Amino acid sequence: MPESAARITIEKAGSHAGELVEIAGWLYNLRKSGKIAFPLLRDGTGILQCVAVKSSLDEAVFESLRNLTQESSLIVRGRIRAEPRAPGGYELDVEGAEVVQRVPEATPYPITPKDHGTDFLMDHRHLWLRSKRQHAIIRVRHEVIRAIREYFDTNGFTLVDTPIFTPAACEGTTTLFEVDYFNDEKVYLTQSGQLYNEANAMAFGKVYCFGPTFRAEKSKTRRHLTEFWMVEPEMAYATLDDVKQVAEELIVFVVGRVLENRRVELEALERDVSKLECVKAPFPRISYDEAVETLRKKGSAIEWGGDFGGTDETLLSEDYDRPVMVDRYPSQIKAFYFQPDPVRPELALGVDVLAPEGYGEVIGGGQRIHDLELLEKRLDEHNLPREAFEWYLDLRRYGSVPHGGFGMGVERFVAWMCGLEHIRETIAYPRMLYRIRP
RNA sequence: UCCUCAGUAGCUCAAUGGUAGAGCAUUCGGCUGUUAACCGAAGGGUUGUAGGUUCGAGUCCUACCUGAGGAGCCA
Repeated sequence: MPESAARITIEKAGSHAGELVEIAGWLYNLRKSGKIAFPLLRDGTGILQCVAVKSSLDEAVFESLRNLTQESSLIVRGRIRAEPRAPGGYELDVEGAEVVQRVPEATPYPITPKDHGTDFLMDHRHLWLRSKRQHAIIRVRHEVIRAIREYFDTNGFTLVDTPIFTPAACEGTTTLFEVDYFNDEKVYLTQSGQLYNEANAMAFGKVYCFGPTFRAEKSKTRRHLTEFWMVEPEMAYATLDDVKQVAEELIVFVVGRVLENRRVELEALERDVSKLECVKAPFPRISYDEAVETLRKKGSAIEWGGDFGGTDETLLSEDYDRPVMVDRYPSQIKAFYFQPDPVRPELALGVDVLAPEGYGEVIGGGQRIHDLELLEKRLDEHNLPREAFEWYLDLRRYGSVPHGGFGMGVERFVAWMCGLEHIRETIAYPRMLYRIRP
């Protein structure tokens, strides 16, 4: 190219109106007439309509653009101009173009602008990510993760990541992925960083871990992945009420950030943002007892002592315009480490936060047992091997204090933000019961 | 693991038990303002696999494979 032009991104095109610029990207789509062509250029930050006019372009350049194939990579040089007829309000008058790689006609880009089925799209997930909708979802995910980190980083939490290979289970062993370690030893992919988090909280006060977790559940629903990302805060000297407070603040903060910074993406997803604008403190707080009563009035078959099904969660949350917090579940349906309620010891000081619009449980947590004898008793009741938990019991021997925390599933949160039907679109390469490729 | 539904061209879908078709994509031709552009033409098929019923099966029956939706379990 003879004259140098500043390389810009499409996201910033509006602020370069009238300037000669260069954009490097891929051909999203092409509309053409005989002597004028409209290549839609995609660069990862947005999509820009370019205008190539035969009479004002080098013949070879015009022909190369006019016959370009979908998703070919190219660098375009030209002038940005405000144009009401163009999608996005701006377009680029092409003065020069260099095709970096031309997609051959014999092997055209498989994802056309028309409809495709789920199976086909999932098989082409590596290419599907280039589509507008998937692009918007992943950018919302990034915003959610960034906001989560910022919330904890600015509120006195220290990031202490927990191991992914673990020797024992937090909960049952049926939902663990087993891995061959050295010397014929079996280890498991983590289900939760919680036990380690508790140790870290005794060292740092307030901590969080953030990483992938794995569940070998044979769940085949729109809310499940076998590999998903979870953020887990844990706080020393904290009670159930403190846990609820942090959960509420976190959700309000993250939703606020998404609304503030990802309007364009939410619009592309046709998300009803008024639903998200309702998410303000305080969240309604109800007890498990009240929840069961409400559900039975609504016709659910749930009995006291049972856990909620997916439809129960939807029934519970439909009365509220913001997340609802349900606490004090029967201990029998909760993990061994939950602190019992001092007034009614058959209840666990645990809380679940149910997102509105049927998005279900996005947070689960509570206060942990800090008494050594009680914890030992619970390990026995759950038939868990004492020796594997010796280090965990140490936390109750050396300066034990009331403490608690929770886990928040990133993908369910993103699905809620984006208003998605299925969780599989919230992560670049979803891992599900029957799908581990690409 | 269980229940329900679906598998036909590269993709999305049609086709009373009786000659397998359309749109998109691809190729060729046309068009100077297109908005998933449009108009004309061409190529493209072992109807998921294996059996069975029938004069005749994409269509009916059985088994299996693959996928989707739901249940249980969970974030």
